[in-house]
Amino acid sequence: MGSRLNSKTAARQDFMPLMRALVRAYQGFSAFDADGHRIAGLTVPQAEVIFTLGISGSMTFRDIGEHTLISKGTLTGVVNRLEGKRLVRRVTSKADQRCTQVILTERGERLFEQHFPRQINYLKQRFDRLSKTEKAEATRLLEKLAAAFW
Amino acid sequence: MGSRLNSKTAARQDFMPLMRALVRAYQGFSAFDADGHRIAGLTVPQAEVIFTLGISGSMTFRDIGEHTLISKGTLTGVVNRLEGKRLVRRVTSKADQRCTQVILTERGERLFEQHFPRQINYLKQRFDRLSKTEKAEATRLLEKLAAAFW
DNA sequence: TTACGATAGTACTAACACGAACTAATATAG
DNA sequence: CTATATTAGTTCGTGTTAGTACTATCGTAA
Repeated sequence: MGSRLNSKTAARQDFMPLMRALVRAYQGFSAFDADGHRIAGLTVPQAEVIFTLGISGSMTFRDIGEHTLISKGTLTGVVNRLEGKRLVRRVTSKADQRCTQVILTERGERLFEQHFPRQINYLKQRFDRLSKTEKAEATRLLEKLAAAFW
Repeated sequence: MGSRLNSKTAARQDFMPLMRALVRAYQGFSAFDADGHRIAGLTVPQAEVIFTLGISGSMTFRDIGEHTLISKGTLTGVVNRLEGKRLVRRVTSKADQRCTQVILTERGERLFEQHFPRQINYLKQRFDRLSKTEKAEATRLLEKLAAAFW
């Protein structure tokens, strides 16, 4: 069995069902998640920032980016729009003038307190269609898969 | 155990490791996949269209969209760029003048024949870090999860 | 202390992504 | 056969994404 593939044989590799299943599961989750956030008038990355700040208090752009995996260039725009909605504020750090702390406004806090638990519950209902054992096994396998793409 | 959550308890639901693992696995795969396509000068959606056409011959926008899950609005732009690179052509269907067939040019065929097997092999190396049993189990669980978000 | 390199955030570009409004062509109900 | 509804693809607006170049600030080494 050589590893040479042509366009015919390539199309029938045994990993392809897994690849398709991964993509479909993620896309399903992702669309569902976005739907939940729409009610609160947020996009997914906007909600990620609100949730991150709500849980951990204020954070710099750098820390938010590390936590959410949103690149700094993108984050500028996301924070601009959240600032436009008066959900967060920028505060330049005194100690290091390069750093900007992003802080939830009262409005942002209120949105977090209301929307975050609702969204978690909304997602939970679907994830919990897998048994506890299945969730644990799926988590293990996905972590192994994620490690393969490092 | 009521289903009432506040922002504190919501953050520690037992499905969250699975959610995180799903997102990490997909993001890892997605970035890796994009890297492979970059060598061929293609973006992921562009490669998806080339691969779809290479396997199934010509297709309408509608069919490509159904197969790749790219929405029709987005597809117009993707096909425009592929046409700009002379990899595909648009041909209006004679039977139904509303329909446009998208067809690989010779250049597109050549790219498909070269790039598709290489990309499959490139992905295979990583997916195959899971055993055959693990792949089957992961596929089953991900399909179940995908079904939950339908 | 001054030059140099690293770091934080912004500006800009190209490509997606989705939804809604729009145009043209086809199908169908009456 | 005509009015209406449906379908295919494009266009447009808003937002996300990655990457690169840029500015300002900070740390450090000569």
